[in-house]
Amino acid sequence: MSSKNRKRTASSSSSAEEPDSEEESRLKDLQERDEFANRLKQRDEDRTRKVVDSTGGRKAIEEATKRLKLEHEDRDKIVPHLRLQSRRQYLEKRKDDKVAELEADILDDEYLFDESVLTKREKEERQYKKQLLNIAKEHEKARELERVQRYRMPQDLKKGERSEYVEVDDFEKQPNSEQKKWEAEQLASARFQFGAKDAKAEEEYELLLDDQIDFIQALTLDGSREKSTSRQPELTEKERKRLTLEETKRSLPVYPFKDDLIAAVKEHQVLIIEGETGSGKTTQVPQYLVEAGFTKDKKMIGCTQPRRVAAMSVAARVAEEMGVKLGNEVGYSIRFEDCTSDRTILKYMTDGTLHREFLSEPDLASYSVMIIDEAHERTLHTDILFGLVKDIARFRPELKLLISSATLDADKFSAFFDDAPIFRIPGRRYPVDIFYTKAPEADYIDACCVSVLQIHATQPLGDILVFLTGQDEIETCQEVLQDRVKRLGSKIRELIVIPVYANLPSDMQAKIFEPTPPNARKVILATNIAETSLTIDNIIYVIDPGFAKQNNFNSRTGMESLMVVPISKASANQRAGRAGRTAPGKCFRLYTAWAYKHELEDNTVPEIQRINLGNAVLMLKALGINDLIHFDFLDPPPHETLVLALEQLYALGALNHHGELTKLGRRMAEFPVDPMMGKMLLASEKYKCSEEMVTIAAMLSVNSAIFYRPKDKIIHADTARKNFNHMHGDHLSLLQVYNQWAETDYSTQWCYENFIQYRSMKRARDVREQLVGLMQRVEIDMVSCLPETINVRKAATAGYFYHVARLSKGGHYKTIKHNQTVMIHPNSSLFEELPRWVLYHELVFTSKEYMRQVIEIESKWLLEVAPHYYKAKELEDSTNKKMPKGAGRAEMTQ
DNA sequence: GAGCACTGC
Repeated sequence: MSSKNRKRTASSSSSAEEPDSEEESRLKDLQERDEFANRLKQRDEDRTRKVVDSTGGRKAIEEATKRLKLEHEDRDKIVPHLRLQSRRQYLEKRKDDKVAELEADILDDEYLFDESVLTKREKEERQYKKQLLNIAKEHEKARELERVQRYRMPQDLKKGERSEYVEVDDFEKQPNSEQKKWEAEQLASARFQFGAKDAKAEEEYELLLDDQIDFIQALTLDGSREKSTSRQPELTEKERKRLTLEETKRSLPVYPFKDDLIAAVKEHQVLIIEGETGSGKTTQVPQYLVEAGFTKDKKMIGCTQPRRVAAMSVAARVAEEMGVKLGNEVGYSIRFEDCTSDRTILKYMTDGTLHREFLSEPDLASYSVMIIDEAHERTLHTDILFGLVKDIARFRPELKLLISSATLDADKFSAFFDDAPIFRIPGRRYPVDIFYTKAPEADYIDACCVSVLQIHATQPLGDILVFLTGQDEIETCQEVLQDRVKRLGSKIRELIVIPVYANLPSDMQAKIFEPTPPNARKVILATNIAETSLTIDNIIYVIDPGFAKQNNFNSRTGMESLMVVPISKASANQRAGRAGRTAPGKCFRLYTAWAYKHELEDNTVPEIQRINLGNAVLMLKALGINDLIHFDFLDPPPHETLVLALEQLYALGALNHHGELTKLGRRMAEFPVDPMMGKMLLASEKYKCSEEMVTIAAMLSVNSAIFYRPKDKIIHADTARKNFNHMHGDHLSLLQVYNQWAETDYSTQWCYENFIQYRSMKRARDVREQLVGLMQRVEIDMVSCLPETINVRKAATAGYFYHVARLSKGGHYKTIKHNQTVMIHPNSSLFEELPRWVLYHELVFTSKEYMRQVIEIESKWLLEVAPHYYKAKELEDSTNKKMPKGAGRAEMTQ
């Protein structure tokens, strides 16, 4: 480290002729930075949507009333027309989808099964499908040739004219229509079903399984409802709808505390609210505060949520309860979507959005109350918000803060906020009996399957939720269960197995919400997604092996690793709680009570201590917080992580040698990306390739979830992937993927054909759009340099010069700065190329130290883009083998 | 020659 510092000091003094001029340029940069910030602020103010503006807003009001009137008058005329059009579009789209599906189905079928192994019926079916596809294609061709509109709505026909088109629905009304059969088939292939529907439940199979697991009940997670009275299930959806909204509000556990709560908020500046899920605090508390007059003087009440879906759905619910239109008085704001207006007084948002808002409004002046909900989840953003918000509260005594959390952490939050009072609200939950194994289980996947069957055979009906660590485990577990149930045959009741994990297509995810058929049982195999993000009703049994995958960042090596680790007690209890949402439940833990007590940590290590803080540090710097080492964190991140982040920002030129933010840094802070990527985007201005860099940045941020690789079609998927490989590296391959997709007008079909995940691409498109907006914001024009791509790689180097490795003997790479041995990831297009110098996007440790997303660079570029960081001597080559002509020492003479 | 838990801006 000392040598690095020396180098830097040397370079910075050599780049400036005199110390005086260095000081001058620093001051000039600071001035430019502030001017830039002011321009941004001005632009923001101009752009804000003004629905009602007291000063010059008459035009806006007129406009709005006109629009409202128009809307009202024309609605009757427009709506039927719109309905018709949307129906037509839907039919068209569905036809395309179905043909694509059919085609894929035939391909799969032929790939998987040889003609010779098929039965007669299967052969006929294949033939039938092919014929169907041919007809569909012919039809399409004919249509294009003739340019005839085949779909005509009946009323368009003149009298006497015969309709050549029959509504598809007419066929579908018939029982067992082709369409229905087909859909049923599709559905069945996506869901495994075992067991017999009509198996008798009363029959007794005491010792059905030879390898039963012994569980012992250790304790009960207390519910707030009486066991005896809670036997009846909660109100059904229908019954609840019958209650008026007001009655529902009154029935919530938080209601009796309304007046006390308002009084407490009035009396104290900071209040910790401790309440279980289901207490109604998220929806009700903000409404109480509105009623109590906290939104007078045009101030807002803000409420943060850790997840987008939560922010949206809660806002919608509250808007309904208050009888206003979503987006007016009650609104929400999340990335890619701002549904608020000047009239908004109650604003739900994600914690990251509020974090961003700090940049344009560091004192939260437009809020009178800020509620940080689900604080116990300790996301990176909430953790940083704590520090910021605590600071603001000191110089804005009229700002009220509510921190809402689950039970365990309330005391800790209270201590952090200078012993703020805790307000407790009872929850609404049923008791859950907890069972532990007598002895540790060696193979927990097997143990899971056994437990599922054990429950299925011996326990009353009710769905089972199993927590596993990843897609792989879920798939094997699914197979094992399938196998074992098949062997048991019709002796047991029907068992429906449904997998859930984040990367699963959303229509498959939706299956967990389908009601379980009578006399059957649903088993949901889920990752941690079911711990907080997805709430599934009717779960009675939870099986918890006690593991989860966790990402860890090692700041010394700059490497991330994703590892299976034991969960914390807090997490274990959260999982158990999932069994008691609609009725009393049972939780089976596949570890011993002793292990729970002695081997599990109390709480999961908060995110802020586990991840790279580059962007967070830049943002805090942009907020004018200079002394980060002493920033008031609830749990401070490791010292080395902060130092690494600061060092990197300095090397990138975002901080000057006083540790102050430069103009470059201020512009980088505008981007919601890692500082290196921010620098890359800004460098694209110089290299005239902003279009390409924005695309690459967007593709890199959807993080390796682009290529889809189904187990049964690995070869097809890999060939498809190789077609995109670019000789100079993965960034350019990603660029090709995106551009080709864009050329097909963002087609789903194209994604399917090329084994690319449509969802990821759509996300990349969203991110790209946002980045383009931000580029304009920081005053960079969008230009393209294609087909030339050297500048693309140079711009990437300008941001990622920290991430460079050089080939050494034996075909492995050494990073320049840490001299660490690393490898190119086997998925990379350069895996077999082994160029002399490579730049990587990230380092991950899985089975080895891998560089993911790699491009080839030339060492002289490093001197061009980061002369302050690299010295020519460092970049000299010592190896001479496998060196192409013109590379190596020769290029260093420049 | 390997493998991607989950969020969020």
